[in-house]
Amino acid sequence: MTEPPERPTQRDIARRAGVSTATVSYVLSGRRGGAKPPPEETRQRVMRAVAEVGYQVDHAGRSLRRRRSDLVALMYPAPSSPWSDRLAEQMQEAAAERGLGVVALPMSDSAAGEALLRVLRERYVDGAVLLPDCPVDPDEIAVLARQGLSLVVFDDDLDPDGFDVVRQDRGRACREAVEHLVAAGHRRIAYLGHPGEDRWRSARSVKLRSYRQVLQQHGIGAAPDLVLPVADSRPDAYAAVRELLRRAEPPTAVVSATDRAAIDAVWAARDHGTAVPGGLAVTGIGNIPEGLVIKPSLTTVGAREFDFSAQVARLFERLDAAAPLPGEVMAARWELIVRESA
Amino acid sequence: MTEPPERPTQRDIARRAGVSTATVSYVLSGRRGGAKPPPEETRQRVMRAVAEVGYQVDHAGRSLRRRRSDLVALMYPAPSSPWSDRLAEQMQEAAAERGLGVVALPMSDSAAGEALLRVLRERYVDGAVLLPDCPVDPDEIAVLARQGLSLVVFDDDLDPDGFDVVRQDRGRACREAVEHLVAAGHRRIAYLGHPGEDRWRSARSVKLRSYRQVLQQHGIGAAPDLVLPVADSRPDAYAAVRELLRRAEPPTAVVSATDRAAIDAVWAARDHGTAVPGGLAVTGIGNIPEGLVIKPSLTTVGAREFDFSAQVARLFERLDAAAPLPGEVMAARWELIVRESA
DNA sequence: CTGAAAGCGCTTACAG
DNA sequence: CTGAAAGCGCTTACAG
Repeated sequence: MTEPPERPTQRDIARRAGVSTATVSYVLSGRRGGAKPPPEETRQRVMRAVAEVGYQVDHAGRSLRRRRSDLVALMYPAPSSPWSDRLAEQMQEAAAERGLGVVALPMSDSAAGEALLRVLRERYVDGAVLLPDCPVDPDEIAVLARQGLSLVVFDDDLDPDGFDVVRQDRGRACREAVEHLVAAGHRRIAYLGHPGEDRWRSARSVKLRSYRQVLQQHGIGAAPDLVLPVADSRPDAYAAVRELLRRAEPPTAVVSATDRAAIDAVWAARDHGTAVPGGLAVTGIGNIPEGLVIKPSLTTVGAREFDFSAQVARLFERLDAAAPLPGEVMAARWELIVRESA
Repeated sequence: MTEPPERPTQRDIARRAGVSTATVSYVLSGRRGGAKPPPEETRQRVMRAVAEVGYQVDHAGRSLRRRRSDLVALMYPAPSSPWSDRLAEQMQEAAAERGLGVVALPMSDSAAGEALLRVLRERYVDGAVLLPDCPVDPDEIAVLARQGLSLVVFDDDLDPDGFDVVRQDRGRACREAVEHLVAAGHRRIAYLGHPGEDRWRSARSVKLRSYRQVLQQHGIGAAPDLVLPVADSRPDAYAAVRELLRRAEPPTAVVSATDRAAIDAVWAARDHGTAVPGGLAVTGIGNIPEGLVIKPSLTTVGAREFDFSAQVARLFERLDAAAPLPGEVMAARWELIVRESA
């Protein structure tokens, strides 16, 4: 027989230590308004009881009373990337200094993604950073902020409104990349995109739109058979580029919505005997560290600094603020980073 | 002036709709014991009030009363991988069907990792899956399970004890990989490991120990300068292998603790003009999908099926169980997967 | 210095 | 069919 699981409460500790629950709470939290903390002898008795029964504070009780969860979230579009990993790490370091926890919310496009919004709506967390391309309704963001959730949102369209907005200017940077290819004389330019990208709301499909826009400006018809939804799968990207190169009229350049797929494009070209950039120019989007490793190194678009400390600091500033802070615009501009592959 | 953020409560809704908070709760939860739900007219009034003020249930209140958080966690060692992403996705799908949420807890090795344990200890979540190599004290796992947390733990050493254990038998599989290289005649075998791996508790350092053990069994002295802590960084792995190949006596084979670093070893060899596997045999550990894409395809060690549905199903079975379930052992064996690179 | 008591927002057995 | 009331575990202003 497994005995029914029992979590001891502060009442159990109080009984055991012969004190009130108030004293238990004071000892455990180390808080006591302005007053002096309980004397050492009492403290010892309480701590002994805590150790004996293995007491752990109950989050639900504490957070109901304190009106805060001491937890922050990082929401990002799945799959994870070196950038989301890096941000998670920096958030954890800053949070740990304050005794807070961090949870990651990888959003997939399915109904399951919608379920994750509950974590913000129902106040499992006190604040969150939203990386670009999370499928979240902008109106909802403002509502969440108005209800007191601390929010730092990466978005190029949204205006701050009780939450902070980090501008990356991704559209300009992506267009620069395509311009770079056109300026080099390329006319048959393929695009490796996210599956379903052309059905996404405007801000999320910025990469595909940038591609189309620049081609159109230069009077280059965007051949539909050069747009392939393979950027989220390395095997698919590799296979797609091999297929492109076997065509009668292969493209001379590729823009990929992800650096990962761009790297596979480089390998596909190499394995096909096509020189990069001579036979096929390749540009990625995202600037992941791996792009520096390959030969030729990857031309891409993204932030230069692998660092989110300003944004993380701002989140905690917002969390610490006594009164709600007005929304602020921060810059973390994407740039065209020309290396060897294009 | 930003007005102080206010979240409406069920009392506000009740007042507005002219009903009791009990009725509000019944309408919102759709529950009513065995009894009939409130009539349509009442329901409408409540729902209108909910919409008007943008009411969202408060997690702390609900979970304190219900004694459950309706949230489960996935804990895994940072950085994320295709496997952790896949598991997160499968957990989210299964959780969404039940109206539960999923949070990811990427554990880094720092103090920040320790802070994440609070999420389990203080009952932010009802259950969790722990992927291998999370730096969590085994004793603590049993304590958490005894307090009613539903736990499915990937571990080759731990015995089930109120939680389920998934056995991968990673040691055997890793030794097979090294044996495979020795059998092919290799004697100078380098190892790309995790930084700090030789200071980890036994179960976590299984890869390094497997490498050393097999070499020793065959009387091959493991040269310390062939063990490099670069497996978690693609740029570092690439640079390290280039350096290895420039040595007077370069290794003829490489075992990497991660497939990612193994793939970079392959590129480093190619870029150095060394044939793989002819000049340098390369074996990874982990079996990520990318290993199928490269040329030559990657010989590695890992689970064959990119699927966690059995483990996810077990977690939810445990969550749904009326009485605590005894611990069970599940198998998800790692295997040596011989492809082209070794 | 310590404890009794109120109350955070919710759910639910129970009385009416 | 509906509502008053208790109580989940905690914290904290307040009285003693």
